[in-house]
Amino acid sequence: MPGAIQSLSRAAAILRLLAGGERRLGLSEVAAGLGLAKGTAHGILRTLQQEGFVEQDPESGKYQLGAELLRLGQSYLDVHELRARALVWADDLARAAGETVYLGVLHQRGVLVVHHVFRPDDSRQVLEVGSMQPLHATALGKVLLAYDPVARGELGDGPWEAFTARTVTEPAALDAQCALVRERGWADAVEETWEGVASVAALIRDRRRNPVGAVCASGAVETVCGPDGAVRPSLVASVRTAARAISRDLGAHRF
Amino acid sequence: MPGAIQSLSRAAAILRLLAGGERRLGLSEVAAGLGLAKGTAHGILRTLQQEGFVEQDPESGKYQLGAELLRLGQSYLDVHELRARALVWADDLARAAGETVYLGVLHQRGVLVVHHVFRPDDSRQVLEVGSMQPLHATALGKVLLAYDPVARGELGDGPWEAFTARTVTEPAALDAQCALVRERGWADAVEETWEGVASVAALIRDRRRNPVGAVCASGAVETVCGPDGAVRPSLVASVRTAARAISRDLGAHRF
DNA sequence: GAACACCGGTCGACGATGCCGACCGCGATG
DNA sequence: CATCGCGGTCGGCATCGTCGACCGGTGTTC
Repeated sequence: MPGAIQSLSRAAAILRLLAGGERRLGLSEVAAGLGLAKGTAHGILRTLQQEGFVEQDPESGKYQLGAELLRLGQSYLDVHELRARALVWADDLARAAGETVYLGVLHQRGVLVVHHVFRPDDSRQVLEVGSMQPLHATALGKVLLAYDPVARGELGDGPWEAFTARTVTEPAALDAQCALVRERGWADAVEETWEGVASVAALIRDRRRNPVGAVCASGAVETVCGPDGAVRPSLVASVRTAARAISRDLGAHRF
Repeated sequence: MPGAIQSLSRAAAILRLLAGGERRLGLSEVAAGLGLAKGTAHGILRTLQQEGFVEQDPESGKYQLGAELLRLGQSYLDVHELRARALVWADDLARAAGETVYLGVLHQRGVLVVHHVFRPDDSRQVLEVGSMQPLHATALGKVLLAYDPVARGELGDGPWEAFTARTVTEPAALDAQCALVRERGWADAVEETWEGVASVAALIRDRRRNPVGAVCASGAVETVCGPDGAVRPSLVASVRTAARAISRDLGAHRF
């Protein structure tokens, strides 16, 4: 594979830099952050600004991400076949399970949430479409890891960040869990990401039976798990059924 | 202003092209669509793919937008100051008015929705954050046009697309409406975009009193308008109060 | 208040770099 | 089985992006 276009890679790095830092960044900060000459960084920023990918605060002269990215991100969702097919099934699952439903795909070293159905009660909830979740500490992530050796390889050997006392941080434990996931056909994560929150996830395959994403039902431990502390079998069944339905919708007819 | 970086502008054009066409596009289609040599288009696409801005269907070899755009779009929302300040006010407005609330900013030749609060009932609704609305046929758009001569200039002389029988399509009529908006301090759009839907919008200013966006309450004609066919004054008051509150939050202290 | 440091932005020369069009292998198609 | 069109590659040429010095304004410090 021949090399990449230098200016484009640099522009992408600038966008990621702006996305990472919480606040706006000045020209010099951007240039220093990527080891570029100021003139070079300025040329790229100027072009990104013209295209709407970056905006400049006229007062301070600092840069931040631009609106065009939001528009293109929405277009990404519009074209996304998995998401389109899964919309109705995710809705059904949320209603049947009475829990929040996420649809996630592998992206870089995490899970990107491409769809989110609120738990069907009136509690205040924020939409998490477009946000990333860790691979090692969520049900979505463990499902995707279990069926994607490449992603597992890229994740390295840890130890990974512990979000709660129950987060899996060691490679041996994670690989054991992944083996279990493959054996059972579903993954759970009980208080591994947030205290009090438990999730169940199952894999979605496309027409060539390749893994393309995962569905997940998530909610309070008290409702997701039974009195024995294990995930309620009926919830597992609902999630697996939804995953199968979406896979079939994508063309994976044979099981 | 010196010229833009060629490869970057071309990459942006490719992304817009992919966002516009509903389906995936092949390399040759992309090259032809922008008048580029195939090799050139391929180099840009390859780089965009490495950076995650574009994905390639391994089966057909066709290209579509990539997941990184969704992630960056979300980051745009995270940093967006107007949106952050407006979140709580928009929520209050939706509850008080009992209608859907939109928050929009000017982008290119339309209104980009940066926040959306569902009407507080249990009806099925789809999130429209990231979508675009026409300037000439929505309350949000007319508010932004009324206070931004540049945007009005860029819109040209019409006639614009008619979405319903009541859509304003002629420049004279639109300019008259804009004058009215400036005089009253708010805009309405009754069945100008969709049959049966009416909206009220008011302007949001930043600390230098420059227009930066608009809030809008939108719902069925029967609930938004009174028996005389005009928008209910109490709803207008709620929207204007919300707009003032957000503006004040942004630092526009003096009125 | 003057010297200073630092900012965003510009400029022009140099040469690395991205552009182009011919070419390749493959799969679909008749 | 020949043909067409596809995505992808390659190498030479000159264009285009890069770099570091430089400018004017602003806020800071002593």
